[in-house]
Amino acid sequence: MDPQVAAHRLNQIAQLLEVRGENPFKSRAFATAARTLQELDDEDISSLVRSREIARLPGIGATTLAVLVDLVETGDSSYLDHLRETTPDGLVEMLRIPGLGPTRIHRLYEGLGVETVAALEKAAQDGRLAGLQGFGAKTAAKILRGIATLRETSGQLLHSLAAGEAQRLARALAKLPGVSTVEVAGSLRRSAETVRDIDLVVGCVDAPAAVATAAGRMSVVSEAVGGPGSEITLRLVNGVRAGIRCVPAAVLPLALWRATGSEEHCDGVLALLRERGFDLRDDQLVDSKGAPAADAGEEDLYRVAGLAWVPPELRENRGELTAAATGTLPSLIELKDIRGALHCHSNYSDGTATILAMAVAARERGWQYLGISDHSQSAGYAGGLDRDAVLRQHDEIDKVNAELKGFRVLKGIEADILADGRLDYGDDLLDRFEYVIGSVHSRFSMNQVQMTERILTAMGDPRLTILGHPTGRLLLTREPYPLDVNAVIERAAEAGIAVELNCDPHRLDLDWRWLQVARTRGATVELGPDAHSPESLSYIEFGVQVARKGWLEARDVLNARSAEEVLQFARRRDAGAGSKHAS
DNA sequence: GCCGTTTTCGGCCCGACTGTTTTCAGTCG
Repeated sequence: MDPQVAAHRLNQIAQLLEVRGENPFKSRAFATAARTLQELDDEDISSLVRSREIARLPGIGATTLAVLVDLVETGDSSYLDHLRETTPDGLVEMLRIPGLGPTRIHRLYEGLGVETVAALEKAAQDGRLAGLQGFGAKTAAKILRGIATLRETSGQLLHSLAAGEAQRLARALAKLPGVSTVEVAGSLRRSAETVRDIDLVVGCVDAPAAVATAAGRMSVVSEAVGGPGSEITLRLVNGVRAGIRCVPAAVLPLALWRATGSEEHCDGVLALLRERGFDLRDDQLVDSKGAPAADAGEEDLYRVAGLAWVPPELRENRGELTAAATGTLPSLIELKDIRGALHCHSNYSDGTATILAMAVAARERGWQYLGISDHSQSAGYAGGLDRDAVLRQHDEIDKVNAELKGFRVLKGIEADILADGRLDYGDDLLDRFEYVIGSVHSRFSMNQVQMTERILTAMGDPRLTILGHPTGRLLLTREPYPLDVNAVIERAAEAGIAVELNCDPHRLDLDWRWLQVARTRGATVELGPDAHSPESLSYIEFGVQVARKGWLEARDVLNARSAEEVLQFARRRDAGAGSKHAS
C-alpha cells in the first residue's frame, strides 16, 4: 500500500464527514492522519500497518488504524464505501466553492435538496437560495462566482501533485515489456505551476503500438482512449489524465522535444529549421534531400536552427528564441546555487519543529544558514509571537548558533503588513531582527489603489528586507488580491527590498511572468520555502524550477548569497533609510 | 477521532471579516 494512496482515502473520509455535518474534530482527525501518511518517505506501508507499528505515529489512533488495516488487507475501506454510498457525490465537490463550507452545504442539502453543483447553480440563479434562512442575494452572487472559478480550475493540478503522479506513472510504464526509457514532457517539463494533464514519452525497443495497448491495461488506469496506434490517453483511478506517446527509442530525444512544447516555441524553431533547408519528419531531423541525421538530439536541433539550446522552462515564446539566436540566454539558477533559506517557521508560531531541528535539516541540505521568520503578534491564528516570545526565541537562536559549528541561524520575522501599511511591531522590537519579511495576511478585499498604497507604505519602512508572497494568490483556490505589481517591483528595485518567490507549491508567488519583469528592472528576488516543517524545506526545489522559468540567474537571488551578504543587504537598506531621515 | 503535566474526559487555532441579521453564525487564514 502506497502511503499517498492511503492518505488520499483518509482525506476522502475527512471530506465526507465534513459535508455530512459530523463533529468537525472527527473530520479533522482523519485529515491529520492523512497528513502524517503524506509525509512518509516509504514506498509501501503494508508491513508497518500489519505490525500495528504505524499507530505510533502522531494522529493515528484506533479508528484510523482500522481503516488502514482494511486498506492493506482488502485494498478498500468498507467505512469509506459506506460513507460514499450514503452521501451525494456533489456535496464534496461543493467544498471547493469559495465561501461555502460544510455547514452551509449541509443546510442547502437539507433545506433545498441541493445535491450537485449544477443544482446549486440553479438554486442561486432562480432565487431559491437567497430565500433560504441565513442566505441572501450577496451570498447567491458569491456562490455563482465561486462556481465559475471552480469550472475554470477543475481538472487542473498543482505542479507538485502532477510531478508525483508523473513519477509514479513513469515507474509503472518502465516495467512494461519492450520499454527502454520513459520521459516526462509537456507543461510539466516546462515547470508550469499548474497543469491540465501529464504528458509522457515512452522509448520502445520495438512495436510502440503494443506498448501503448499494454499501457491502457495497467491497474492504475480507469479508462483508456486509444489514439492513432502509438498514442493513448489515460484517465487514472484518481481522475488524473495522462497522454502517453510511444516511439522507437532512437527518435526519443526529438519526440520528447516536440511533446515538451510549447506549440508556439516549437513552431518558431521549426520555421528557422526550414529556412535553413531542414525539417522534422517522424521525429527525425531531415535535410533538404530528405536524408535523416542519425542520433540527432535536442542540442543538434537547436544548433541546426542557428540557436543555442533552450532549457525547457524557457520554451514559452517569451523572447527565448531571440535570446538563443544572439547568445543572450540567461545562465539559469540551479538548486546547488541556493545557500540558505530565509522564510521558515518554527514551533514558536505555527511550525511543527524546533529551531534546532529546522537548522539541522537545513545543514543536511548543504546550506550554510537558515533564517527563522515566525509570524508576528497580529497573526493570532498562527500563534504569532508577542514581545516576550521574540526575546525568548532570540536567546534560543543564540544557543543553537553556539552549538552548531559552521552553520548560522538568522533572526528574522514574518511581520504582518497591517491594513494601514504599518508593520506589526513597534520600531524598537523590529530593530532587534536581523531581517524582516513583510506579508499581507488579512483584509484581502481592498481595491487595487488601497492595496497598492498599503504595500508601498510598508515598503517605505527601512526595516523591511523582503516582501513576502506579494500577491497572496493560492493556486486553483484564491485569486491574487488586486495590486499594481509593476509599481511594487519598481519600488523594490529602488529601495533595495527583495520580492519573494514563495516556494510553497500552492503559492509560487510572485508569478514567474512577473519574475522576468523583476529581473529586467534589477529587483532582487528571495526564494522562500515558507517551510513549516523540516520536510517542507524541500519546497525550495519547486521554487528553483519556477525561478528558472522566470529567467532568474543566481546573482538575482538573495539566498544564493552568503549569510554575511544577506545581512549586508538588510543592513544597507536600514542605513540608507537612516541617512535619508537625517537629511 | 486523537491526545494527555494526564488514567479518563475535555479540549482541539482563534480572531477578523462578511453577510445575514438586528446580535450572530459561518468561513477563512
